[in-house]
Amino acid sequence: MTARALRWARRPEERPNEILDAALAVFAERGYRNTRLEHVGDAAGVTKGAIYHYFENKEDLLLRAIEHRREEAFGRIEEILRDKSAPVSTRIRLVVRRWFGALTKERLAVVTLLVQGIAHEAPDAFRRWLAGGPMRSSELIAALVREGQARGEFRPDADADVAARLLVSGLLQQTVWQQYSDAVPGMAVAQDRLVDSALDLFLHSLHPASRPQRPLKLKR
Amino acid sequence: MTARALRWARRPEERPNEILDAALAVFAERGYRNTRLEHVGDAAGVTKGAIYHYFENKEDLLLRAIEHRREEAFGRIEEILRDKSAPVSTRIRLVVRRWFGALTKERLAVVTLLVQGIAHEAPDAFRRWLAGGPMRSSELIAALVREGQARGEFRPDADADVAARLLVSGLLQQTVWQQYSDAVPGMAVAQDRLVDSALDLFLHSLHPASRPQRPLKLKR
Amino acid sequence: MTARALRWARRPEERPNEILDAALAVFAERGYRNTRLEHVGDAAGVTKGAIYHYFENKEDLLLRAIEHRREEAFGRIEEILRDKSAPVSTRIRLVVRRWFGALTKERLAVVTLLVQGIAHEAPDAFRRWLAGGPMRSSELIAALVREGQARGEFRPDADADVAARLLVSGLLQQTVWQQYSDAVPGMAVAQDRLVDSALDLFLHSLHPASRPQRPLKLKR
Amino acid sequence: MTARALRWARRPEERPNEILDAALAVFAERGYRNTRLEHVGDAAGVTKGAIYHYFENKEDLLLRAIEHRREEAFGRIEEILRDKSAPVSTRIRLVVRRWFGALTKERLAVVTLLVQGIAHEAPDAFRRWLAGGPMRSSELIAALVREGQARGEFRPDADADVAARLLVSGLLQQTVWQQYSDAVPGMAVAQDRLVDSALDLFLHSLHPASRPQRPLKLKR
DNA sequence: CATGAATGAGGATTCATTCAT
DNA sequence: GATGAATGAATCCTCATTCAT
Repeated sequence: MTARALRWARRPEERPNEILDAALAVFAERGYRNTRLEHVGDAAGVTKGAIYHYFENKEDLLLRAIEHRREEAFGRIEEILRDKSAPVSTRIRLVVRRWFGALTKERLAVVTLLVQGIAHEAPDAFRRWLAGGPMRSSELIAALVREGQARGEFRPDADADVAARLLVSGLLQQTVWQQYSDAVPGMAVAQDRLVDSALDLFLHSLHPASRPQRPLKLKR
Repeated sequence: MTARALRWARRPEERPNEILDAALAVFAERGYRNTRLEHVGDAAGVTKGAIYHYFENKEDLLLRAIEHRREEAFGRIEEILRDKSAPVSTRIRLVVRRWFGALTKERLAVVTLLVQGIAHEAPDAFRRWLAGGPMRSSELIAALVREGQARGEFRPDADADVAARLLVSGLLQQTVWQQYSDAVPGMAVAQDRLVDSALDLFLHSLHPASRPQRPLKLKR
Repeated sequence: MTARALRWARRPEERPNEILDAALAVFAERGYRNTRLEHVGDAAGVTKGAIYHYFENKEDLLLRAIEHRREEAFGRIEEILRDKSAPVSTRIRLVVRRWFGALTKERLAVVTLLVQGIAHEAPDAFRRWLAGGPMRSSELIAALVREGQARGEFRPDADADVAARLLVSGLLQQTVWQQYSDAVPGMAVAQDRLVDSALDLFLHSLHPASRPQRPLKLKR
Repeated sequence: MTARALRWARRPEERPNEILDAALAVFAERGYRNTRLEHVGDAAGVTKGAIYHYFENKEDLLLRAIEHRREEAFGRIEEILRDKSAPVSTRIRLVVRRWFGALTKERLAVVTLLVQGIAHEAPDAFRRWLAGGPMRSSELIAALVREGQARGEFRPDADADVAARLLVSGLLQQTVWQQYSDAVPGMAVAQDRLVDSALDLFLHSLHPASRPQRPLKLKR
């Protein structure tokens, strides 16, 4: 009765967003393929049919759900970084903490969904995400690293691109895998420690004074 | 015909292994869910019915296919590392190059299959892999790092666990994503450069002389 | 907007007829089954919901749309034929030309809709049309033929019923099929030629002087 | 039990044809659109899944079902007609009787299916049938008429093309409609009478001695 | 009157699994 | 052992119809 009443309380303005949120949650929970539109409907408080009012089909729903969350990640980041007064290292800390520090359930959901389980089911969505998410992040950080190198803040011989990518993909992957820490003994690491240590290591690896044990040359 | 004839020439004892190899390749290529047993059969030169002689069902096939390839990765690694005469950094280089340096198609296939697309379809297999693959690797490297710290080869305040994990998961993720470099402009990085730069950065990040720009405290 | 405004300017009394016209056109264009009520609504400048104000359901809409157009065909025909001063052949020419000569788009639409695609979707409507359309036409022509036979204008041994039916159904079918003449090479025939030749042949076939080549056996 | 046993008695060689026969019957009975593959399966003694062993999809099934029956119609006809010793009228009688005389249930089914209800659901199949069925028949008869005209057996001013088409489409349409004779009073005509009278009228309409009542204006 | 959001039964298609041959 | 025909549960999507606004 109540459910019914609620169901019939139409909020056409809200619906699409409600559905997108629900879709993301359910997709992440069960996997894209294992999710029926009915599940999404249940989570959003509508029937599957209603979903087709707003979205072309299941894949369209996925695509939009991803885009729906994308802005947040890059939201004000890029303009914040325009302030070049602070040392590069500070800006890197800022960005990385913003991305990986306090992960809301929602963001974790998207990330999980995308790192796993989409590549084969919706290759287009996956590629688009790769380009617009991790790659974009990596490039942004790589640019910062290069700026630091130009300023003498970082050692000039470090591979900025690879450094940035490894940071991003390493953190991404770890963050996702943390969700399985219940099932894998010894895997759990607090997200704060993960991010702080990652930053510490990352900045160390670029430190100008640092001199590694004969890099690259005399490998046996 | 010829291919068929060749298959038929082989000893029946090979069958299961042929099927496992084929399964892994096809699963990785198309995704577990998108793979029909018929596809596996085709690739192995058998009909799908025959698969049921050797394996319970599709998931069993997956599980065994994963295990089938597991040994190789850790094969002689652990005994090699028992030789503690070489500096830790050298041993780390050795191990990392061994794991990520020259990836055979087969190993790339398993990795791809597992990093993507299995988590929701066969959660058990996924968790088992997480524990027996990446986690084990990370722990092995973390142990080396700790040994280096004890010897004074690495700075003692570095977070060995996180360092090891980020290295492993970062390289893993990048390696997998490289397969999409066609579709994502600017993503391509040669595997050699990836591994060499990763090692360079990793060892720099642990270098004892290194002193980062006042970590965590006076940011900005 | 403008179109909409125009629609809205019309008297609400027109609505049902507008909808009927639109329905017929769309049904004929896409087929009954492939037509969504939304399509009809679009064509009529209303929403599908509005259709339910005037019609019970989709089938009711179809039924009424057919009836809506029926009168025209028989409109003044029957009274015209009451004038028995003209020779029968003249009257036949008149009627046939009236029915099949200058087919408006609308009439062609109904005919197409009915000859094809309704029989299984709305059998009642189909049967009713068969009785009230082609059968009625055929009977009317058969009656003329019989009158001609009584007057000595036509040969008395011709099968008036079959003659009339074949004329009507042949012309009907050809007319409908002509719409596919683009796709079937060599099928195109101008409607005028079709009707004129049909009349020529029809009247020849009834001509009293005519004597066929001894029909196989001297039946009847 | 028996049904089960029968079902399991596989006759892989027979299956496709059994399915085609069943499909045709069911399609004609219920209409293409109203037929579920399950219905076809039931009629053929298999489950719907089995149909997909032999046919791509529902439309493919339709296409093949049509082709499956096509040969019969033209089977030996064309070679029979090569014997030019008999008068043209005799050959026309032969062909028409063959096509429309003794209609088997199967042939009636195809014809019904195609004349009605396919145009919008499977336009390709429909056009192909139009070209390969009625058009081909019409052209064959038109050729005979022209031969008759050349020989002086038929009047030279008759429109051979239109005559042939009207005969074919008229008979086709009538034959199909006869199936509704229960529902439409006065519509029933025995198939034999239909064909014989049609031939009688057709040949009369071409008779050289015949002189119609002032044919429209001296058209050539 | 009119709208259009929401419903939900219906139907084509896929594919892991079984099992007679 | 091996085959591949057959099964049938599972799932996406459509659209006539309802009804709150």
